[in-house]
Amino acid sequence: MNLKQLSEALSLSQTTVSRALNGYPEVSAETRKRVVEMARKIGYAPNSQARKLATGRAMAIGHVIPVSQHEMMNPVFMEFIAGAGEAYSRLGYDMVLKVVPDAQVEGAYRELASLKKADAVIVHGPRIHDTRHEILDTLGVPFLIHGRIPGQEEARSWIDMNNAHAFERATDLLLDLGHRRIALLNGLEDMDFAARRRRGFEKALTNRGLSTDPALMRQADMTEPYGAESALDMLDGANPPTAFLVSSMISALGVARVISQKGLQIGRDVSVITHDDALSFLPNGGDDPIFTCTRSSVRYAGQRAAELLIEQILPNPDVPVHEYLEAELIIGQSTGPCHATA
Amino acid sequence: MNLKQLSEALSLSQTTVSRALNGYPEVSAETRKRVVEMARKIGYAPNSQARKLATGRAMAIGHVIPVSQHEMMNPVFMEFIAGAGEAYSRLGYDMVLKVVPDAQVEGAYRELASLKKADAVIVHGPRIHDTRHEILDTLGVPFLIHGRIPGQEEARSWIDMNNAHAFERATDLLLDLGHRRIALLNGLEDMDFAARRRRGFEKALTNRGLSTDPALMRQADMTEPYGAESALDMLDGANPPTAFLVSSMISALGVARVISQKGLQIGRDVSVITHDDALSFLPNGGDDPIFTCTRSSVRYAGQRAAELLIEQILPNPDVPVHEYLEAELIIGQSTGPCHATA
DNA sequence: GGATCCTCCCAAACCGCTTTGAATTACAAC
DNA sequence: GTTGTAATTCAAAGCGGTTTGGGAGGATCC
Repeated sequence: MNLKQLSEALSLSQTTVSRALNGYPEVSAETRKRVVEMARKIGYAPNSQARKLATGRAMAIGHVIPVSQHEMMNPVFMEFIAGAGEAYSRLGYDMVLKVVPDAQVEGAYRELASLKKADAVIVHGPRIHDTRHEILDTLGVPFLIHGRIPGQEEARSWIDMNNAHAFERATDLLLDLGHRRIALLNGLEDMDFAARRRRGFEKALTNRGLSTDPALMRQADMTEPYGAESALDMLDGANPPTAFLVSSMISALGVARVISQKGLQIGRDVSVITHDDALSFLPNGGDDPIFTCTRSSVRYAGQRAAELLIEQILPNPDVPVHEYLEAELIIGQSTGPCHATA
Repeated sequence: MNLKQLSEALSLSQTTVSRALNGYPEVSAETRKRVVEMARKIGYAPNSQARKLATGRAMAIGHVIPVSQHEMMNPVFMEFIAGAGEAYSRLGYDMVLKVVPDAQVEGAYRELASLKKADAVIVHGPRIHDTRHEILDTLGVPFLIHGRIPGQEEARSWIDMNNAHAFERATDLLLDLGHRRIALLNGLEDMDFAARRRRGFEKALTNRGLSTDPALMRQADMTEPYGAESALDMLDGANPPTAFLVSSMISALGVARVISQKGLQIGRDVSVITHDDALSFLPNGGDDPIFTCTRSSVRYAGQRAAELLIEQILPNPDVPVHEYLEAELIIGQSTGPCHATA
């Protein structure tokens, strides 16, 4: 069922039918009504490939999700994508998604762009030595970064939360509670967000004249066992931490598991603050959340990213847009004053 | 840079250039070489919309991910998609993904199909009263179900794990260990997989002449707090369970958290078996996994689903294919003999 | 009455690729 | 020298829409 058949059924030209369906003004109300009704009756739906070819727009946004070396799929991506997907369906766009190993990420962006499979792309998980912005520039594809690429803060469009500030505040909170040995369980620090969180952590310490202890700082893919193993090592170590600052709820669950297993009570014997991306399957809410946390919804970030990309960047690709999301610092049950006999 | 320009630069017809690039035999080796080199030199990439229009194939598979009433994004979907995505890039297909509220799932499939945005689709999360197969049939779109739609086992293509058998075996294991009060924390039982798991659980009990206790059976979206709250309620109840059978690692973590908090030891005081989808951010591996589990990798399921859909179903949509994945029953640290003074 | 302006509709070009059907050339066979 | 065959190459016709540039008919204005 194509336009031609529909127009023949109506004894109208394809032009008129097309215009009627797409809301152009140079069609009488009566004709439009007739067209719309007939289209519905015989179940006409425009072929999207043909439309894309004719208009030159793909009406799709590309996402490339990297799978890390260790085959880890970060659930944060999924939640971001859920937010973006909601916005896409509202705005009439499609999402074309590629899930590829780290090493093929650039190639995937190149493909989406040069084959015109997407009008624009979202850059996920920027690294401190990222080069994707250059590739996308030469390809002429508008894009928005979820996070920031160092050195590209002004020139590029991005949406990001204030990682450094959030972790500085979290660290301050622990320091205010009297903690001095604070462990940082971070994500991989070649990722920009993790590097920023570390800087925030370090800044809070140095602001009070404290030094950082490399034995208490780790980075890895943020799995549950990563949290558990790190906590076990550190708590069994010579000079154990009294508090943990963790980059992900998932790893924080591992930390909590180990603390309980050792017969310690979280929030009393050991404090934990985690970053909470507000993942839907790990709600940490209510009046008195399980974990004290810095919270920023990635799902909302995804939604805003899609909106910004479609509404601001596509119509005007040369004006960079920036959006800051402040993380909330929310007090829960997992923090309390330090009781260590310093 | 399009075909026409490329062919002019080579003083060849578009036909020949197209054939040379697409590997057709009726082009001399020398000409092909010349074409390929020039294409690379001037950076020609075929416009995929045009190609799709001309060939009539979208070279894309559609996925529609439902977001449940409670706004929950099931991470299982993401992992499935990671597996499928790997296969798609290998096979030259794209994935077009829609994330929509439960109520709009049908419409999303309809759109993908009637607008020819995808050559085939994957049906996620079948329910016991699902109707998507009918819609897709009338639209004439090949599809593969991840799971099964009751009554459609023979006629449709699907890939599924043996949910009933896995949960029956898990229950048997607990019964063998002497447990008699076993709680089932299931997913929502209007989902086919959850209904099957429940049947497996009940079958194991009735096989030994035991009856089920409604107070020990719950169903919900499988979040961490769901596990925690259910465990807390039940353990504080009049006649607490000595073992838990949980449909998801995420909820199992919640169960484990509560058990530890109550000063009980998991595996000794209370046993837990969980289904383990082998989510990459929740590894439960090693010689002696944290959780005793029934394990079946959804990522592998995603990969196989994509392969089956592209290699078997697309060329021959009328021959249904079925693939069974058996779950392994893996003994970990979370199960042990029942010590309850019955 | 004629020029001007809308309103509404249409034929045809175009988007960039694939594919059909045919033409050209070269060479061997008869 | 004609014919048959294989190897190359090409012009043109789609694929199914959108968009350009008119054109017909009626109303408005001098």
